[in-house]
Amino acid sequence: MINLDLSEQEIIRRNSLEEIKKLGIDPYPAKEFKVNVTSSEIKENYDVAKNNYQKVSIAGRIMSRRIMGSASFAELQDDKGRIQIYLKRDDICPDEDKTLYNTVFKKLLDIGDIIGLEGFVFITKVGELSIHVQKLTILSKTIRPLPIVKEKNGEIYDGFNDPEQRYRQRYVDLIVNPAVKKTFVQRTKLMNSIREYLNSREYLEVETPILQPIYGGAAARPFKTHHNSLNTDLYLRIANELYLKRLIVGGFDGVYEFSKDFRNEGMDRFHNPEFTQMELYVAYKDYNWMMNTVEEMVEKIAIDLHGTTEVKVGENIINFKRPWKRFTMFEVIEHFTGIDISEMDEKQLLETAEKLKVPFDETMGKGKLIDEIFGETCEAKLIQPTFITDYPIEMSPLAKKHRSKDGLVERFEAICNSKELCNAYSELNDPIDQRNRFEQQLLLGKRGDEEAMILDEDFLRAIEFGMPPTSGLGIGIDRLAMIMTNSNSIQDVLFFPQMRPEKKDIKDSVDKFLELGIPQEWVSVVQKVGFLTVKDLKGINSNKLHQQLCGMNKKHKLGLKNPLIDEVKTWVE
RNA sequence: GAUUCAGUAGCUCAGCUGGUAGAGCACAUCCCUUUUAAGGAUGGGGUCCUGGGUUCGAAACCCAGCUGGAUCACCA
Repeated sequence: MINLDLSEQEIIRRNSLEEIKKLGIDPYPAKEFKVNVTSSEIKENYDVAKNNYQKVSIAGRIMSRRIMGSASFAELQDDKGRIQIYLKRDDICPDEDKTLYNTVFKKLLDIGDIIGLEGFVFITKVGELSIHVQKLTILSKTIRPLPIVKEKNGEIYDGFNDPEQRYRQRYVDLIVNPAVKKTFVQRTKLMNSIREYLNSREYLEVETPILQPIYGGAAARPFKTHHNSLNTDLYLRIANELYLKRLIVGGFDGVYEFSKDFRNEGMDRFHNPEFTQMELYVAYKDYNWMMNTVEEMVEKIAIDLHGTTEVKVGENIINFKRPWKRFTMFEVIEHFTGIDISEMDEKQLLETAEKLKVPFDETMGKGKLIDEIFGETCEAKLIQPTFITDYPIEMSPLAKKHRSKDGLVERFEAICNSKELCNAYSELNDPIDQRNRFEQQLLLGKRGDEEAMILDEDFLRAIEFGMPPTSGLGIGIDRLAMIMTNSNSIQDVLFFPQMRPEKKDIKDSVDKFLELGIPQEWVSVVQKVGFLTVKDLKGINSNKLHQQLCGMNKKHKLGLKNPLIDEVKTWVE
């Protein structure tokens, strides 16, 4: 029976699948298929003079076909790229029986099917590197048609571009858009580059809880969940800072973690509810040392990924070569506005904000005002990597007071392409001061600041045992990946960015329709014309339904016996 | 959350001032022994996102909703 939910092409492919089985071929074989080469290896190393690659075994997906009678060309795509294959009927079917070529390859296989090949590499008359196929094995039959993207001289035809489909069906995106795959390979290289750098300095990669009874380490709203057997609420971590510092207390001198963090906030091209940070804590260091480390590490990443410190991002070329520019927050504001705010009190800052047309409200304290002025007047202008140092204390409850400047903390951010790339401090290790700072946060929380930090007694207990002077860093991996891969949106550097769940139509089971007296063969037709549940049928116009059903029967040549109007009437009562 | 744009065949997209739904690729059938996004001929394929409204008549106009994009606000 025809399934009305499938497109014509899907039905044809399902039929082909059955035909393949009827020929005694398993379309989903269990046996290992031994691959001894990839498309890119052949492209790089094949040499006509050497006559190498004369016994290759390769597997991948059919991406295009050009059938020319008893010979055919097709493109095979494996993990590393595409290569042309050449099939000749009498080579893959040396005996009398030509079914494998005439029927299986020409009729029953489709674009998207996964096959294994054995053969030899040669160059066609037209000069295209190809594999002459001697043996063909079906490894997996596809029953959905793939979008066909064509490309010539770098120009894309019929591209698969719709962002919604690309993100929801990333597997399709990866198959048909090779640049997407490259971006994700680069992302992994980036993380490996960081690992290499940190491991070579013998810092320990660790794992800390994602489910936390008290969230902390950043200013953000969390996701809340519940543990049943403990009967307690838990939060998905917004940062792992407080746990890594506990490990420093415990005696590790350098620890880091690639940490998936979760923040229950808005989404846009720079924000996904879950994102990755790399946090690093090193004992006996300060934020000056950390600045040098960040420079060195990010410069290495650029070189590992691009072979140079220069990276093209949008319209700009960003150069990660050391040393980067350094400004204190007061200096950079003066640099871009000509106004020195370093000695101003709250009233003067309010006036300055007004003068610079920086939006503000009465609840903002001194620190928040300075931060706002910086954000409005400077951030957009900082394209090349730049360190901004020495932040107001109010904004940084986990950072150590500045060694010489009152009201400031030893903190820096690196700004690049107008966005924060990382955030680091000389960590606060004075337990009394830390308790006071938490208490100030509690006051903010009571005033309605949803992002204020909450007091973590266990963390305080830990540093009361003594934490060495430590420098800590948090670096946004997604943001860094966007820059390093020239991606315009965070969704382009996450395999599966968060999307609203796809809505599925709720259908009643066939049984429920049978209970109404609807014959089995008509149930899917009734659903196809729009009545997915038996409730939908209640009290509708039976004449109209009857006409719709008979119409479908005729249109789709279902070959069913039309029901009588009176029968239909009983279904809708 | 606000503003704005979009949703038509498996994919990419046309569709004028409201008058029977179109193209290319893909698919099917036939022909063809080396093609380079594209060999030739023929053919099938549609809940025009959903639901209301206006109208003799809606893919198009109006209203509401769904989904996505862009910009803005919060956040990294």
